[in-house]
Amino acid sequence: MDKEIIYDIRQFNRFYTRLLSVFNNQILDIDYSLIEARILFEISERTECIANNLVQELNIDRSYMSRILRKLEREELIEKKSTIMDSRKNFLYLTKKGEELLDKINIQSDEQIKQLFNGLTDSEINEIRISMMIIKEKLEKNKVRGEANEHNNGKINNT
Amino acid sequence: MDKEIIYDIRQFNRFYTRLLSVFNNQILDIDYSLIEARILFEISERTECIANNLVQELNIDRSYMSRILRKLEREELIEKKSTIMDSRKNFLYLTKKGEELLDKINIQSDEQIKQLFNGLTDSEINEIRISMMIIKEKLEKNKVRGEANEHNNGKINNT
DNA sequence: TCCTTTAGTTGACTTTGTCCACATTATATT
DNA sequence: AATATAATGTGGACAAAGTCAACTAAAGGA
Repeated sequence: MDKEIIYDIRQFNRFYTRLLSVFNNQILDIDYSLIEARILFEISERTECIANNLVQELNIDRSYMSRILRKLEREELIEKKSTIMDSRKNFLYLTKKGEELLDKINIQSDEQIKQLFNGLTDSEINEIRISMMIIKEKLEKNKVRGEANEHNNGKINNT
Repeated sequence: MDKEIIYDIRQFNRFYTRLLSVFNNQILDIDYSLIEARILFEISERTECIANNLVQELNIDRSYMSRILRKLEREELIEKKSTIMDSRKNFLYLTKKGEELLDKINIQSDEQIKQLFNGLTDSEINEIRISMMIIKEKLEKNKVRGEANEHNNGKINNT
């Protein structure tokens, strides 16, 4: 693989790391961290979501997740409901309050995107969008292939 | 701006956040954190680099930066040299040891990229690269325009 | 049955990051 | 020049984020 291509990709990664860090620090508007917001989001997107799903999706430690979920439960943003089939697992649900918070976060996040793109023409915006979809599709396809080949049991270190 | 476009962009952001987090956690191979690696990188890229440049580029707290730089100095990865014109500032340089470490980090980072793209065809890789460059160019151009218009003194919260 | 795996929790700890007050020097204002 | 204001960096005290290892308990096999 060409040195120059690697250079460009790493440059993009630095650029996007910075952009995301600015975005993420803004979530502080509300009294919850990015990771908490993300957990609420994932719970709302999934059916029969369990803690371990989140551990894998978000790539964070089990014990840490356990604590965050406990906090969210204490603050009545989520509820744990024990399952019948497997009593180790708890299904996670947003409470009314949790949903309301997530709505608020979503509105803010949409607003961030609008600000970021503010000033660009529709066709520029669409170019960016298409570019993002290309990156995501290609890399995801590749990841899936990689996992199928290498048979790495749950280790995510070689994405 | 269209709901659907915003959706796609946020989806990309989640996807890329995850990817970068996996990448960044791998830097732990070496005994230095991502931010330290990034600081070494920035110092090597710049001429007459001062702490405050890094504070702004990396968007982190002044006091935190001060401590990191002190640590890097203690470990003899960087040197501070006082400037003549402005005795508040210190120019930062990598030591031999710092350069060697950065070389090692660079090799590892290149390797990460190669792994990530491993299995894709040359034309796919190039599509991704072009996509990245489009995103970066458009968003950077926009940011510069925004700053010129809004005259926000150093606040980075509206990237 | 016994062994292994999976899910989650807890304690103890480290690392990372933030806030505020401060010292020093430079720059702008009058 | 004198004074105010801004920029650069440091240190203390603290809070938040994240890690590691040991553990319980249930599930899923051989």
